[in-house]
Order: sequence, then C-alpha cells, then structure tokens
Amino acid sequence: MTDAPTHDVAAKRLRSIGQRYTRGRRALVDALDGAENPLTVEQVREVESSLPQSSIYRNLAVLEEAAVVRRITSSDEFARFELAEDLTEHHHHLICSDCGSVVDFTLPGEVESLVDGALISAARRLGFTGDHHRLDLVGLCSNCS
Amino acid sequence: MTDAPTHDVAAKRLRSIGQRYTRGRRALVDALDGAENPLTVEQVREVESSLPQSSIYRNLAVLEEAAVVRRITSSDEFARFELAEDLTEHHHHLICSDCGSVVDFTLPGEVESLVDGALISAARRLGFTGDHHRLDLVGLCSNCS
DNA sequence: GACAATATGAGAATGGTTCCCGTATCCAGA
DNA sequence: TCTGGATACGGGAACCATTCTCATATTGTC
Repeated sequence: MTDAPTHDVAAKRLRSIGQRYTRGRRALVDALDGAENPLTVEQVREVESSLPQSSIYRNLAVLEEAAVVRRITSSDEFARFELAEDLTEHHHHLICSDCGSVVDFTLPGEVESLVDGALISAARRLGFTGDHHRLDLVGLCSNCS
Repeated sequence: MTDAPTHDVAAKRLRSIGQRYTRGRRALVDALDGAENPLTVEQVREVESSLPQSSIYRNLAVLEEAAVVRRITSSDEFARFELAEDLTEHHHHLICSDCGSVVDFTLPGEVESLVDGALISAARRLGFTGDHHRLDLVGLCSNCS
C-alpha cells in the first residue's frame, strides 16, 4: 500500500490535466510503489491481476502524461514503468543486456552534482533544454553472467 | 567514405563470428560513420537508398552481434544505430522527449572517470558485471522548445 | 434520481521489426 | 576458369507489444 501523500500528489496531478484518479489508476500507483524495480506491463498484471491489459496501457499513458509515472526502455522489447522520481528518489538503473532486467541503484551526491553541472553546460552549448538525466549501467546481472 | 581502419576492424569482428563483410554491410558502416548522429533505419535508407529494408534490419543485427554497431533507444518508437564507441569515441546523447531526435555530445574526462568509478562500485555492490555506461540528457531540442 | 461526461475493457487494428524462403552471390578446391 | 556447397540477399508475410475502437459502466453534478 502506498502513502497517502503519494496518492494525494497523483490525484492533484491528474486533476491538473483534467483526469480523474480512479480505482484502476490508484491500483497502478500502488503496484509501482510496491515494487523494488521498474515493472513491465506483464509484471503489473501479475501484481494486480484484476486489471485488464488495455486499461493498464491506457492508464499508464495517462499517468505518464500527468508526470506521476515514468516510462523507461531497457535492452529487451518491453517498456517498463516506475513512479516519477519526485515521488520516490533520484536513482539509476542497472540494465542486463542479456535478459533485460532492471535494478535500481543510487550514486553519491557529489557524483550527481558534478554530472548535473557538466550536463547543463553541454546542453547550453547545443541549444538544448535539459529536463533530467538518465545514467544507466549496462552489463550482465548475476543470473546471466 | 570511411577510413580503412574502420573497415578493417569491422571485417575482422565479423570474421570472428563467422560472418562475411559484404558490400551491403560495408554500405551500412559507411552510412553510420558518415552521420553526425545515430540513424534510424529510415534515415539509413535515405542515405543508402539502394539497400532494401529487410537487408538493413538483418545486417544491422549482424553488425550489432559483431560489436561493430550499437543499437540505442530514444523516446520515440524507432530504434537508432551508431558505430560502436571503440570505432568512434566515447560520447553521450541529448534526447528530445518531444520529437525523439538524438544529438551526440562529450563530457570532460574528469567527469567520465568519476562516473565510471562510482558505477563500478555500485555494480560490484549488486553483483552486476558492468560493461558500459549510458548517460543521456533528456529534454527538448532547439526545434521543439 | 437523471443527465452528461468520462472511464472501462474486450477485441480489432497498427506498425516497427523479424522471419521465411526462393534466388543470387561468394569462396574453396580441382 | 569451372563447379559445388555454403552463405547472403530481398520481397513479402508474420509477429507481437502497443494503441485504438466503441459499446457499456461508472462518476460527478444539478
């Protein structure tokens, strides 16, 4: 189960784009919040078996638009979803290039700020408006190595 | 046109996995090497209009398996391809979250080594065998902002 | 409680990518 | 240079994660 604050933020963000915070959408937020790592649609179905596939896809898209959920791509063919970082904490992904599994990890604050600074100046140089960075480590998970 | 060394390396890597370095594959390497940024299959077709789509897909997969080409995913639905980093140089991507375009950039060496060190220790902690990192900046390109 | 608007969900459609298979090309040995 | 066997090519069919459709159910409002 998810903290009330998370649900409150989700409800507010949905409302701000003219969407309701329905039972199915709450179930998705609970599923993602209860997971250690980003989930595929199939994994969401395993956790919340009552949700039909089409609703999962549609509502994940709505939640993504409301900035409640972030979609990430791995090395396999399945999209994965996690709660937005400001609802959890800033983190990164270990991506297995063999099986596509994704595991979260964090880096020391000094590293983060150095990276951010470097990215901001690179973006400025190229006329790009940076929103967030995405620092993943690609390799082999303990199962596949 | 691509340096001989690049073609030599490509030929050797293909040979090492029992594949030939054919005309079509050479054309793909030329196309990717001549591009400023990673290319979609459609963009490859624009550059090398003689190559049929099915051959582009098949040969990019072969070149990827031979570690001559790397496949990257953006925010849109198209896969993009670039030469492996040891045939070009280590770099990162600015990814436009609106149109999906991808632009290369590089970071100062100190930042790279700090990041690498931090990633290595994080990977060790989680039983992961790191291969390479992937540091992208997601935002809006000058066209979309 | 009734109405209008929005969300749901089962199945169809979409489209980037992969696969199939008959043909063309390449390489080794003679 | 020929020949045989293996590999690559390429047009089109198949695949499958995802998106779309639309009739029904649910929601919020007066």
